[in-house]
Parts: sequence; structure tokens; C-alpha cells
Amino acid sequence: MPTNELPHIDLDILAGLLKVLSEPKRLLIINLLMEGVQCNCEIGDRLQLSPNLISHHVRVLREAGIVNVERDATDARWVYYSINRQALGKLIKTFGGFFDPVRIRPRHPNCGPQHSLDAVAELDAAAQ
Amino acid sequence: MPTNELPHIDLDILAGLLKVLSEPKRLLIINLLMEGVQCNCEIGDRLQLSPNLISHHVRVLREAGIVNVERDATDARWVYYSINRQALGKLIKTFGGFFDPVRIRPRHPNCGPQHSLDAVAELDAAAQ
DNA sequence: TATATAATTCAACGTATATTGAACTACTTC
DNA sequence: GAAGTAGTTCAATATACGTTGAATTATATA
Repeated sequence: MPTNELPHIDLDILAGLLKVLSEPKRLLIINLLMEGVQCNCEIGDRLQLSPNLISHHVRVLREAGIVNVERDATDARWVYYSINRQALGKLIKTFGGFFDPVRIRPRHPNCGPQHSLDAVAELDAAAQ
Repeated sequence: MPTNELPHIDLDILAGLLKVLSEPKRLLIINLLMEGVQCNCEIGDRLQLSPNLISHHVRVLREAGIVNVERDATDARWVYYSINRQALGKLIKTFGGFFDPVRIRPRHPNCGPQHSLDAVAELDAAAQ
């Protein structure tokens, strides 16, 4: 009886993604990238963070598929970060799907004192 | 120059919420609660978790405002958990607002070799 | 070739937190 | 009142991870 399970949502993967996004500085970096900022140095200036710390956070974001990284064609010392649009779209779709309040079903106690009052629960369910 | 900041989104608070949700077992608990399950014991049976561990995770969810807790009226030993619909609605709204791909603006390098090509970038921006 | 620069990698540290078992609280039932 | 039950709290442990400074890599310039 798999009841109301969502199709194709691996909660371990979702948890991993959310963990990546649960870091304030990473959210700040994402916010800057969405504004069009792109290189390590400017992020460092705007957020007052050391380059290696930014590298660390961007690496986490990149490995999660949220951020793309590419080097400048004319001067390969510079690296440009950008948001992975597709990944972001998939993310909010998965997130919104799992946490959608519409999924919440009426209570159905299978133990405790309320268990014997199942009939009442059923009425409750019918009434929504 | 606050550029493209979202209105009324505190990234620290959002990060804190996502951290709460970045735990696989907590997502499993939320999933069960959405299915109508409600008491500690059944969650323990379904997820094979010890009662104290469930208490811990539910406490985190409760303190984040995601889960409601109430005791049985006739037998106060039993406690019923439920999802806070309103909190969930606000959550997906905030999440979807912040990570919405529509927010992604064209790159605008303020440093690096591309910086001198600002005119090109402006054209890019105009072309969207 | 030597120096400078942008970014990454590495090692070390401190903190936060999931997990576990035991003790405890509140309540019910016998 | 004694025993049992549902759940919580506590103390201890282990692990994960953000942060820092130093070392390293790769590239460009003088």
C-alpha cells in the first residue's frame, strides 16, 4: 500500500540538494549570479569573502549541478560562473511538487485512541 | 546599488528553513504526515526509527513551524503531528520566488578581460 | 626567465548536528 | 498506589562541514 507516494522523487537526492542550498553564503552567491555577476573576484568584493572560500562554495554548487563554470577564452586565469537554468527549473518543480499543500491528506490514525474512531475520521475526510 | 534584490526574502531565514528540510529522515517524516499519518509510534513502525529520534526530528520541524503538535484529548499520552499547511504554502512561494529562472539576468562582467567589452554586454542585455 | 595574477587545493581547526542508550515526565490502567 | 505506556529530555559520541591560512597550479606579462 504505497498510498500517496510522489512519482520519481528520490528524497535522498532532494535532501542532498537542499543541503547544498541551506548555506547562507551560497544563497548570496546564487543571488549575485542571478544578477549577472560572474567572476570570483567580484563575488569576493561584494560579499567580503576570501577567494578560496568562494571557490569552495562554488565547487559545492557546481557538483550539485546548480552552477556552471567556464574559463575566459582570451585569459584563462579568469573563470566565469553562471546559473544552470535547467537545473533551477527542475529544482523548483521537484520542490514545489513534494511540498505542495494539495498533497496533504486528512488524518488517518492507525494507532492511539483515535484508531477506534475510524468512522469519525472517515467522515472528517469526506468533509475535507 | 541593490540591483535586482528580491523583496522581503531574508536569505538567512530561507537557508535555515532549507537546512531543516535537508535531512532525509525529516523528508520521510513529512511525507508520512502528508499521507495522513500522525503519531510517533506509527512513524516509528513505518520508518524503523526509535521514538526519541523521531521526537528529535519532529521537534526541529516544529520549531521551524512546519509541523504542528497536539495531544490527544482523551488520552494525553498520545501526540498527533500534522503538517502546517500555511507554512508549507509560504515556503514553496518563497522558494519558487527566489530560485525562479526568470530572475536570471544576462551576464554583466564588472572585472576581468570581458570588462572592457561592456558595450557588447549592454547589447546582450538589450537583446535579453 | 622571472614576476605577477586568478583561482584552486591542502591541512588544520572548531562547531553543529545526527544518532544512541538511559533516565525522566506525564498520563492511564489495574 | 503500583505498574505500564507514549513520548521527551539528557549526556555522550561520531561525523560532516564551514572557515582559515598557506601552498600550489595555471596562465599572462615584463
